[in-house]
Amino acid sequence: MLDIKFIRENKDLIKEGARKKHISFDVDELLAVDDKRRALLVSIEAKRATQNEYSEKIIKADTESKAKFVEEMKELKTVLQKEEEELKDVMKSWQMLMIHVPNIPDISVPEGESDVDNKEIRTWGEIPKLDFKAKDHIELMENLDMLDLERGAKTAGFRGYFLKNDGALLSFALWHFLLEHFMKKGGFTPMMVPSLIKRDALLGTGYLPQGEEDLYKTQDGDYLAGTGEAGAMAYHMDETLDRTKFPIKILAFSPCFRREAGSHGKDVKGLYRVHEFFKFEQVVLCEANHETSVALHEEINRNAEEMLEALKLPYRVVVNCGGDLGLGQVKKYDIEVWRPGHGTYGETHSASYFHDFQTRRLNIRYKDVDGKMKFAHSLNNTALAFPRILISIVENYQQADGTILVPEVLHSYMGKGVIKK
RNA sequence: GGAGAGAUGGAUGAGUGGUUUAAAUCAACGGUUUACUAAACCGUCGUCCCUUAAUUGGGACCGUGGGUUCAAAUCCCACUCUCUCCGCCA
Repeated sequence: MLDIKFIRENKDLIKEGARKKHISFDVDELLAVDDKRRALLVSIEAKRATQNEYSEKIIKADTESKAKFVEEMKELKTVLQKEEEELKDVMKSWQMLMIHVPNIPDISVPEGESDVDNKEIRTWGEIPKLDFKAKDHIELMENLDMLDLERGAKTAGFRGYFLKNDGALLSFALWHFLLEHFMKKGGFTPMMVPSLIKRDALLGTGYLPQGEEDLYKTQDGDYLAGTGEAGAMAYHMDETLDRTKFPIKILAFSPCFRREAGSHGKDVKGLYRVHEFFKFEQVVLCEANHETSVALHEEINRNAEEMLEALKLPYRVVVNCGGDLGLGQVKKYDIEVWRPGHGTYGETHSASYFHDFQTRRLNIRYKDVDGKMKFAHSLNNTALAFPRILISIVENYQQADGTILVPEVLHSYMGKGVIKK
């Protein structure tokens, strides 16, 4: 959500932002509703002032004028009530429009319609040249009894999976490694956050109302979050934060659930796109300052790159184009890791910053040096997502004989250097 | 699942229909005094919205949402959350 005053004064910026994001939004309609809202507000508040004035008069008046005043106030009340009803309706459409106002993308965001227009900004590592035909992760993992998709489908349905033996151990090894890496780095509060959460948390982070289709919902009206970001951000909902504690960095672990509505027929095989997975997510809150947001955005993206470099996985970073940005995102980097079995890069990380778009919705504020209340800035990035990251590991570390080498940094956690039958 | 109690500003806590524009105390901040510190004294001390040249004027907010009334923190209804006890339970 953006500040209505800002929207009023920067109508053209909003229009231009929506165009760049390929989101259709009618600013003029919002401003017309806002004019109505303000006019009603002024009128209602003037009537309430009169009411307050008469309230005092009535106490002091004699019986005769008292009856007269009460009569006058009865009349005023009918008009007031009518206007209040009207305002209620206006507020409904006002709020509906307000949560659909897209945040303005950064100048450095490239033009484009979808992910094919994203721009590569750097690559790291060498794409391995194998002297044998690369297998994909499904074949590799099933051969080594690390993965069971058939029983996954039997038990959990479409996109279901079991990780077993070294598949499970490799995941746990990665969790350990990641935790140790981030704790050594310092500054992050490790958290296990709820995935079964209330609507407010998802509305506040910007996943609702647009993402309704992609979310699982319970019979109690709660939702299953698609990312730990929602729970981690909602942690500070309706709070006034201590500015001296900034930046607040959270390393959130949670199960994640996605219906993948609209992705039917896409990545239908294997572990790339599943309904249920686990993710470590970096979530950051900082002071309301563009430069600070930008610096932290680079930092949390770098954190993810460090993990991949430690695992010696070739990757590239792309800056997402306007059409591939969410409603609230100002700028986004995706990290994509090489997958020899597919011969392509596959997205594993997504780092974005929002300015105060999320914190305004979640009401997360702090008192500035000069005593003014401000909405904090927020950012987030994947730390590591499972089982998706396993794809790149097993495919990059595969050997001609079908065995898989264990990345060196994981040896101590796995208790072995090679996965074989 | 059952029974009961409760929710007021940063904290404690008064307030059961109209001089409450939410008392008081503590904390915090500024000042006076002091060689310094403390004490004492004086002052400031919420958030949001509309409006204004303005720190101008007005309005809203006592868990949330409705209702009654000329007038609601106060009365009525629903809900949420917290606490205590019982039951069930990884």
